[in-house]
Amino acid sequence: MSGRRACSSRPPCHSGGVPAKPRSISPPPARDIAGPLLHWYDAHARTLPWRAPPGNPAPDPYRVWLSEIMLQQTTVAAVRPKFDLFTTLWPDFAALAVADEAEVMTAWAGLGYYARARNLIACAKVVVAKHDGRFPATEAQLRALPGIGDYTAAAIASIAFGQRAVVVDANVERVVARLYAIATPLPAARTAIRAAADAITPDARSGDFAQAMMDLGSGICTFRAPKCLACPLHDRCDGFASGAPEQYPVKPAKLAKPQRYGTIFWAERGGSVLLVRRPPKGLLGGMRSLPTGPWADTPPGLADAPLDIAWRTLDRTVAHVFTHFGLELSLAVGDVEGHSAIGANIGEWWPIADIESAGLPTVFAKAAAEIRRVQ
DNA sequence: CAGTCGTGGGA
DNA sequence: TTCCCAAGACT
Repeated sequence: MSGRRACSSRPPCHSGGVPAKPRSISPPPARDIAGPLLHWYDAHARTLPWRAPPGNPAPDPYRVWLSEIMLQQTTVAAVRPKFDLFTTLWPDFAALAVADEAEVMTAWAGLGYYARARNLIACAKVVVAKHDGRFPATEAQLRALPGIGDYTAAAIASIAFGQRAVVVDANVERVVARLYAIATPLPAARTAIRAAADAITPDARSGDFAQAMMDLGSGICTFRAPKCLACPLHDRCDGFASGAPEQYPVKPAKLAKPQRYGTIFWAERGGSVLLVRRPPKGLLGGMRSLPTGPWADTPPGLADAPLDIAWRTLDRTVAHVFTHFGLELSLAVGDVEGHSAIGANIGEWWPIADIESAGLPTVFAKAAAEIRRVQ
Protein backbone atom coordinates (compact mmCIF):
# COMPACT_ATOMS: atom_id res chain seq x y z
CA MET A 1 0.00 0.00 0.00
CA SER A 2 2.85 2.34 0.62
CA GLY A 3 5.24 1.37 -2.12
CA ARG A 4 8.02 2.21 0.25
CA ARG A 5 10.17 -0.91 0.19
CA ALA A 6 13.67 -0.34 -1.02
CA CYS A 7 15.24 -2.54 -3.64
CA SER A 8 17.72 -3.76 -1.05
CA SER A 9 14.95 -5.53 0.85
CA ARG A 10 14.09 -7.89 -1.96
CA PRO A 11 15.83 -9.81 -4.73
CA PRO A 12 17.76 -7.70 -7.23
CA CYS A 13 15.56 -5.18 -8.96
CA HIS A 14 17.10 -5.77 -12.33
CA SER A 15 17.73 -8.93 -14.24
CA GLY A 16 18.81 -9.45 -17.78
CA GLY A 17 19.05 -5.75 -18.38
CA VAL A 18 15.28 -5.26 -18.13
CA PRO A 19 14.43 -1.91 -16.52
CA ALA A 20 12.51 -2.08 -13.26
CA LYS A 21 8.84 -1.29 -13.60
CA PRO A 22 7.28 1.30 -11.32
CA ARG A 23 5.33 -0.50 -8.60
CA SER A 24 3.41 2.40 -7.21
CA ILE A 25 1.66 5.58 -8.27
CA SER A 26 3.65 7.72 -5.87
CA PRO A 27 7.40 7.82 -6.46
CA PRO A 28 9.29 5.39 -4.24
CA PRO A 29 11.57 7.03 -1.70
CA ALA A 30 15.13 7.26 -2.85
CA ARG A 31 16.49 6.77 0.65
CA ASP A 32 15.71 5.01 3.89
CA ILE A 33 14.21 7.40 6.41
CA ALA A 34 12.52 5.15 8.97
CA GLY A 35 15.66 3.14 9.72
CA PRO A 36 17.95 5.92 10.91
CA LEU A 37 15.06 7.85 12.43
CA LEU A 38 13.94 4.94 14.63
CA HIS A 39 17.55 4.27 15.59
CA TRP A 40 17.82 7.88 16.70
CA TYR A 41 14.49 7.65 18.53
CA ASP A 42 15.62 4.61 20.48
CA ALA A 43 18.38 6.73 21.99
CA HIS A 44 16.76 10.18 22.15
CA ALA A 45 13.01 9.77 22.68
CA ARG A 46 11.54 12.28 25.11
CA THR A 47 10.08 10.83 28.29
CA LEU A 48 6.48 11.99 28.51
CA PRO A 49 3.68 10.99 30.93
CA TRP A 50 1.43 9.69 28.15
CA ARG A 51 4.15 7.88 26.23
CA ALA A 52 5.60 4.36 26.39
CA PRO A 53 9.37 4.06 26.00
CA PRO A 54 10.50 3.10 22.48
CA GLY A 55 9.65 -0.47 21.58
CA ASN A 56 7.46 -1.02 24.64
CA PRO A 57 3.84 -2.18 24.58
CA ALA A 58 1.37 0.51 23.59
CA PRO A 59 0.13 2.78 26.37
CA ASP A 60 -3.49 3.11 27.54
CA PRO A 61 -5.57 4.38 24.57
CA TYR A 62 -7.46 6.71 26.91
CA ARG A 63 -4.24 8.44 27.90
CA VAL A 64 -3.01 8.56 24.31
CA TRP A 65 -6.29 10.12 23.20
CA LEU A 66 -6.39 12.64 26.06
CA SER A 67 -2.82 13.73 25.37
CA GLU A 68 -3.42 14.02 21.64
CA ILE A 69 -6.47 16.22 22.15
CA MET A 70 -4.63 18.43 24.65
CA LEU A 71 -1.58 18.68 22.39
CA GLN A 72 -3.55 20.00 19.44
CA GLN A 73 -1.95 23.41 18.76
CA THR A 74 -0.65 23.37 22.32
CA THR A 75 2.84 23.00 23.75
CA VAL A 76 4.02 20.05 25.82
CA ALA A 77 4.84 22.41 28.70
CA ALA A 78 1.26 23.68 28.81
CA VAL A 79 -0.22 20.19 28.53
CA ARG A 80 1.78 18.46 31.29
CA PRO A 81 -0.05 19.87 34.34
CA LYS A 82 -3.46 19.62 32.67
CA PHE A 83 -2.81 16.01 31.71
CA ASP A 84 -1.91 15.21 35.31
CA LEU A 85 -5.04 16.99 36.54
CA PHE A 86 -7.39 15.26 34.11
CA THR A 87 -5.99 11.77 34.61
CA THR A 88 -6.30 12.23 38.37
CA LEU A 89 -9.87 13.52 38.26
CA TRP A 90 -11.06 11.28 35.41
CA PRO A 91 -8.74 8.29 34.92
CA ASP A 92 -10.76 6.55 32.20
CA PHE A 93 -13.62 6.89 29.71
CA ALA A 94 -16.18 5.73 32.24
CA ALA A 95 -15.25 8.48 34.68
CA LEU A 96 -15.15 11.20 32.06
CA ALA A 97 -18.43 10.13 30.50
CA VAL A 98 -20.31 10.80 33.74
CA ALA A 99 -18.27 13.83 34.80
CA ASP A 100 -19.94 17.12 35.65
CA GLU A 101 -19.49 19.10 32.43
CA ALA A 102 -18.98 22.40 34.24
CA GLU A 103 -16.16 20.82 36.23
CA VAL A 104 -14.51 19.60 33.05
CA MET A 105 -14.69 23.05 31.48
CA THR A 106 -13.29 24.57 34.68
CA ALA A 107 -10.41 22.08 34.64
CA TRP A 108 -9.70 22.92 31.00
CA ALA A 109 -9.67 26.68 31.67
CA GLY A 110 -6.49 28.36 30.46
CA LEU A 111 -5.62 25.71 27.91
CA GLY A 112 -7.54 27.39 25.09
CA TYR A 113 -9.54 26.08 22.14
CA TYR A 114 -12.43 25.18 24.40
CA ALA A 115 -14.32 23.22 21.75
CA ARG A 116 -11.75 20.53 22.50
CA ALA A 117 -13.12 20.17 26.02
CA ARG A 118 -16.71 20.09 24.81
CA ASN A 119 -15.79 17.40 22.26
CA LEU A 120 -13.80 15.53 24.89
CA ILE A 121 -16.94 15.04 26.95
CA ALA A 122 -19.02 14.17 23.89
CA CYS A 123 -16.44 11.64 22.74
CA ALA A 124 -16.25 9.92 26.12
CA LYS A 125 -20.03 9.59 26.18
CA VAL A 126 -20.08 8.02 22.72
CA VAL A 127 -17.30 5.59 23.61
CA VAL A 128 -19.19 4.44 26.70
CA ALA A 129 -22.63 4.38 25.09
CA LYS A 130 -21.76 2.85 21.72
CA HIS A 131 -18.39 1.16 22.11
CA ASP A 132 -18.68 -0.46 25.53
CA GLY A 133 -16.22 1.97 27.11
CA ARG A 134 -13.34 1.12 24.81
CA PHE A 135 -12.02 2.86 21.75
CA PRO A 136 -12.77 1.31 18.37
CA ALA A 137 -9.42 0.21 17.00
CA THR A 138 -9.69 1.27 13.38
CA GLU A 139 -8.67 4.62 12.03
CA ALA A 140 -11.99 5.14 10.26
CA GLN A 141 -14.02 4.49 13.40
CA LEU A 142 -11.80 6.78 15.44
CA ARG A 143 -12.14 9.50 12.81
CA ALA A 144 -15.91 9.47 13.27
CA LEU A 145 -15.71 10.42 16.95
CA PRO A 146 -16.17 14.03 18.12
CA GLY A 147 -12.96 16.05 18.15
CA ILE A 148 -10.95 13.40 16.30
CA GLY A 149 -9.78 14.48 12.85
CA ASP A 150 -7.39 12.95 10.34
CA TYR A 151 -4.28 13.60 12.38
CA THR A 152 -5.60 12.38 15.74
CA ALA A 153 -7.23 9.27 14.29
CA ALA A 154 -3.95 8.27 12.67
CA ALA A 155 -1.96 9.08 15.80
CA ILE A 156 -4.18 6.97 18.07
CA ALA A 157 -4.38 4.09 15.59
CA SER A 158 -0.61 3.89 15.33
CA ILE A 159 0.51 4.86 18.84
CA ALA A 160 -2.18 3.12 20.89
CA PHE A 161 -3.12 0.23 18.58
CA GLY A 162 0.08 -0.47 16.70
CA GLN A 163 -1.48 -0.07 13.28
CA ARG A 164 0.26 1.43 10.33
CA ALA A 165 -1.15 4.92 9.83
CA VAL A 166 0.14 8.02 8.09
CA VAL A 167 0.44 10.62 10.82
CA VAL A 168 0.78 14.14 9.48
CA ASP A 169 0.95 17.09 11.84
CA ALA A 170 2.83 20.37 11.58
CA ASN A 171 6.08 18.65 12.62
CA VAL A 172 5.77 15.99 9.95
CA GLU A 173 4.87 18.63 7.37
CA ARG A 174 7.99 20.57 8.21
CA VAL A 175 10.33 17.56 8.31
CA VAL A 176 8.99 16.09 5.06
CA ALA A 177 8.96 19.43 3.25
CA ARG A 178 12.63 19.80 4.14
CA LEU A 179 13.62 16.20 3.39
CA TYR A 180 12.34 16.60 -0.16
CA ALA A 181 12.74 20.39 -0.50
CA ILE A 182 9.10 20.76 -1.46
CA ALA A 183 8.83 24.24 -2.91
CA THR A 184 5.07 24.32 -3.41
CA PRO A 185 3.53 26.67 -0.82
CA LEU A 186 1.11 25.41 1.79
CA PRO A 187 -1.66 24.48 1.74
CA ALA A 188 -1.30 23.21 -1.83
CA ALA A 189 1.82 21.26 -0.82
CA ARG A 190 -0.19 19.05 1.55
CA THR A 191 -0.99 16.51 -1.17
CA ALA A 192 2.68 15.95 -1.97
CA ILE A 193 3.69 16.06 1.70
CA ARG A 194 1.15 13.43 2.62
CA ALA A 195 2.25 11.17 -0.26
CA ALA A 196 5.86 11.49 0.83
CA ALA A 197 4.93 10.81 4.47
CA ASP A 198 3.04 7.71 3.35
CA ALA A 199 6.05 6.54 1.35
CA ILE A 200 8.43 6.73 4.32
CA THR A 201 6.07 5.35 7.00
CA PRO A 202 7.07 1.79 7.95
CA ASP A 203 4.70 -1.09 8.57
CA ALA A 204 6.42 -1.94 11.83
CA ARG A 205 6.71 0.57 14.69
CA SER A 206 4.42 3.00 12.91
CA GLY A 207 3.58 4.70 16.21
CA ASP A 208 7.20 5.08 17.22
CA PHE A 209 7.93 6.43 13.76
CA ALA A 210 5.22 9.08 14.17
CA GLN A 211 6.46 10.08 17.59
CA ALA A 212 10.04 10.12 16.33
CA MET A 213 9.05 12.51 13.54
CA MET A 214 7.40 14.76 16.11
CA ASP A 215 10.37 14.66 18.47
CA LEU A 216 12.64 15.44 15.54
CA GLY A 217 10.46 18.34 14.47
CA SER A 218 10.16 19.62 18.00
CA GLY A 219 13.81 19.48 18.99
CA ILE A 220 15.98 19.25 15.87
CA CYS A 221 14.10 20.18 12.72
CA THR A 222 12.70 23.31 14.35
CA PHE A 223 10.85 26.10 12.62
CA ARG A 224 13.85 28.37 12.73
CA ALA A 225 17.54 27.57 13.17
CA PRO A 226 17.20 23.80 12.70
CA LYS A 227 20.02 21.81 14.28
CA CYS A 228 20.90 19.92 11.13
CA LEU A 229 24.26 18.63 12.32
CA ALA A 230 22.47 16.83 15.15
CA CYS A 231 19.88 15.36 12.79
CA PRO A 232 20.06 11.66 11.96
CA LEU A 233 18.68 12.41 8.49
CA HIS A 234 20.81 15.32 7.35
CA ASP A 235 22.88 13.12 5.04
CA ARG A 236 19.71 12.34 3.10
CA CYS A 237 17.91 15.69 3.31
CA ASP A 238 17.41 17.88 0.26
CA GLY A 239 16.69 20.86 2.48
CA PHE A 240 20.04 20.50 4.23
CA ALA A 241 21.74 20.04 0.88
CA SER A 242 20.14 23.26 -0.34
CA GLY A 243 21.87 25.21 2.41
CA ALA A 244 18.63 26.85 3.51
CA PRO A 245 16.41 24.20 5.11
CA GLU A 246 14.47 26.81 7.10
CA GLN A 247 12.83 28.05 3.90
CA TYR A 248 10.70 24.90 3.87
CA PRO A 249 7.80 24.51 4.06
CA VAL A 250 6.86 27.59 2.06
CA LYS A 251 3.99 29.38 3.78
CA PRO A 252 1.51 31.95 2.46
CA ALA A 253 1.62 35.53 3.68
CA LYS A 254 -0.37 36.27 6.80
CA LEU A 255 -3.23 38.67 7.07
CA ALA A 256 -3.22 41.54 9.52
CA LYS A 257 -5.25 41.01 12.70
CA PRO A 258 -8.18 43.33 13.18
CA GLN A 259 -8.46 45.18 16.50
CA ARG A 260 -11.65 45.00 18.50
CA TYR A 261 -12.87 46.73 21.63
CA GLY A 262 -15.09 45.68 24.48
CA THR A 263 -16.05 46.36 28.07
CA ILE A 264 -15.77 44.10 31.10
CA PHE A 265 -18.37 44.64 33.81
CA TRP A 266 -17.18 43.96 37.36
CA ALA A 267 -20.24 43.94 39.61
CA GLU A 268 -19.48 43.50 43.31
CA ARG A 269 -21.81 42.49 46.10
CA GLY A 270 -20.42 41.86 49.55
CA GLY A 271 -17.08 40.41 48.54
CA SER A 272 -18.44 38.52 45.54
CA VAL A 273 -18.43 39.31 41.85
CA LEU A 274 -21.04 38.51 39.24
CA LEU A 275 -19.99 35.76 36.79
CA VAL A 276 -21.96 34.49 33.81
CA ARG A 277 -21.78 31.50 31.48
CA ARG A 278 -20.94 32.17 27.85
CA PRO A 279 -23.11 30.71 25.08
CA PRO A 280 -22.36 27.02 24.39
CA LYS A 281 -20.65 27.60 21.04
CA GLY A 282 -18.35 30.14 19.49
CA LEU A 283 -15.47 32.02 21.09
CA LEU A 284 -14.84 30.79 24.65
CA GLY A 285 -18.08 28.84 24.27
CA GLY A 286 -19.45 27.22 27.39
CA MET A 287 -16.94 28.90 29.68
CA ARG A 288 -17.65 30.83 32.86
CA SER A 289 -16.81 34.49 32.33
CA LEU A 290 -17.10 38.04 33.51
CA PRO A 291 -20.03 39.87 31.90
CA THR A 292 -19.05 41.71 28.74
CA GLY A 293 -20.72 43.97 26.24
CA PRO A 294 -20.30 43.50 22.49
CA TRP A 295 -16.81 43.21 20.97
CA ALA A 296 -16.85 45.81 18.23
CA ASP A 297 -14.64 47.84 15.91
CA THR A 298 -14.97 50.85 18.22
CA PRO A 299 -15.20 51.00 22.04
CA PRO A 300 -18.81 50.16 22.92
CA GLY A 301 -18.83 51.96 26.28
CA LEU A 302 -21.49 50.65 28.66
CA ALA A 303 -23.61 48.99 25.99
CA ASP A 304 -25.24 45.75 27.11
CA ALA A 305 -24.35 46.21 30.76
CA PRO A 306 -25.63 43.19 32.72
CA LEU A 307 -27.23 45.32 35.43
CA ASP A 308 -28.90 48.73 35.45
CA ILE A 309 -26.66 50.28 38.08
CA ALA A 310 -24.17 53.15 38.24
CA TRP A 311 -20.99 51.97 36.50
CA ARG A 312 -17.62 53.60 37.01
CA THR A 313 -15.12 53.18 34.20
CA LEU A 314 -11.55 52.56 35.34
CA ASP A 315 -8.72 54.53 33.82
CA ARG A 316 -7.08 51.39 32.47
CA THR A 317 -7.59 48.80 29.78
CA VAL A 318 -6.61 45.16 29.38
CA ALA A 319 -5.18 43.97 26.07
CA HIS A 320 -5.48 40.39 24.85
CA VAL A 321 -4.64 38.71 21.55
CA PHE A 322 -6.69 35.88 20.12
CA THR A 323 -5.77 33.87 17.06
CA HIS A 324 -7.52 36.12 14.60
CA PHE A 325 -8.05 39.47 16.33
CA GLY A 326 -6.73 41.69 19.07
CA LEU A 327 -8.99 42.83 21.88
CA GLU A 328 -8.78 45.91 24.10
CA LEU A 329 -11.09 45.79 27.09
CA SER A 330 -12.32 48.75 29.08
CA LEU A 331 -13.10 48.02 32.71
CA ALA A 332 -16.37 49.10 34.35
CA VAL A 333 -17.02 48.49 38.03
CA GLY A 334 -20.24 48.80 40.00
CA ASP A 335 -21.53 48.20 43.51
CA VAL A 336 -24.82 46.38 43.93
CA GLU A 337 -25.30 46.70 47.68
CA GLY A 338 -28.98 47.21 48.23
CA HIS A 339 -29.81 45.30 45.09
CA SER A 340 -29.48 41.88 46.64
CA ALA A 341 -32.06 40.26 44.39
CA ILE A 342 -30.31 41.44 41.29
CA GLY A 343 -28.16 39.19 39.22
CA ALA A 344 -29.29 35.80 40.47
CA ASN A 345 -31.19 35.14 37.25
CA ILE A 346 -28.33 36.00 34.92
CA GLY A 347 -25.32 34.48 36.65
CA GLU A 348 -23.72 33.56 39.94
CA TRP A 349 -22.04 35.54 42.68
CA TRP A 350 -18.53 34.22 43.09
CA PRO A 351 -16.31 34.98 46.12
CA ILE A 352 -13.62 37.33 44.89
CA ALA A 353 -11.00 35.72 47.11
CA ASP A 354 -11.56 32.43 45.24
CA ILE A 355 -11.70 33.91 41.75
CA GLU A 356 -8.81 31.70 40.62
CA SER A 357 -10.96 28.62 41.17
CA ALA A 358 -13.72 29.87 38.89
CA GLY A 359 -12.05 28.48 35.79
CA LEU A 360 -12.05 31.73 33.86
CA PRO A 361 -10.43 31.80 30.42
CA THR A 362 -7.19 33.73 30.47
CA VAL A 363 -8.62 36.92 29.01
CA PHE A 364 -11.05 37.22 31.93
CA ALA A 365 -8.51 36.11 34.52
CA LYS A 366 -6.26 38.91 33.27
CA ALA A 367 -9.07 41.44 33.53
CA ALA A 368 -9.97 40.26 37.03
CA ALA A 369 -6.38 40.49 38.18
CA GLU A 370 -6.06 43.99 36.77
CA ILE A 371 -9.29 45.19 38.41
CA ARG A 372 -8.27 43.76 41.77
CA ARG A 373 -4.86 45.35 41.45
CA VAL A 374 -6.25 48.79 40.65
CA GLN A 375 -9.17 48.76 43.08
C1' DC B 1 -11.59 26.13 0.71
C1' DA B 2 -10.92 29.60 4.04
C1' DG B 3 -12.34 31.37 8.38
C1' DT B 4 -13.02 30.37 13.31
C1' DC B 5 -11.18 28.97 17.49
C1' DG B 6 -6.74 30.46 22.84
C1' DT B 7 -2.77 30.70 24.93
C1' DG B 8 2.12 30.97 26.35
C1' DG B 9 6.73 30.94 24.95
C1' DG B 10 10.85 31.43 21.99
C1' DA B 11 13.74 34.40 19.30
C1' DT C 1 8.55 44.65 21.55
C1' DT C 2 6.73 42.12 18.02
C1' DC C 3 6.06 38.28 15.40
C1' DC C 4 5.43 33.55 14.87
C1' DC C 5 4.45 29.18 16.18
C1' DA C 6 2.54 24.48 18.86
C1' DA C 7 0.89 16.65 18.44
C1' DG C 8 -5.78 20.49 14.40
C1' DA C 9 -10.88 20.17 14.18
C1' DC C 10 -14.92 21.96 12.48
C1' DT C 11 -17.97 24.51 9.39
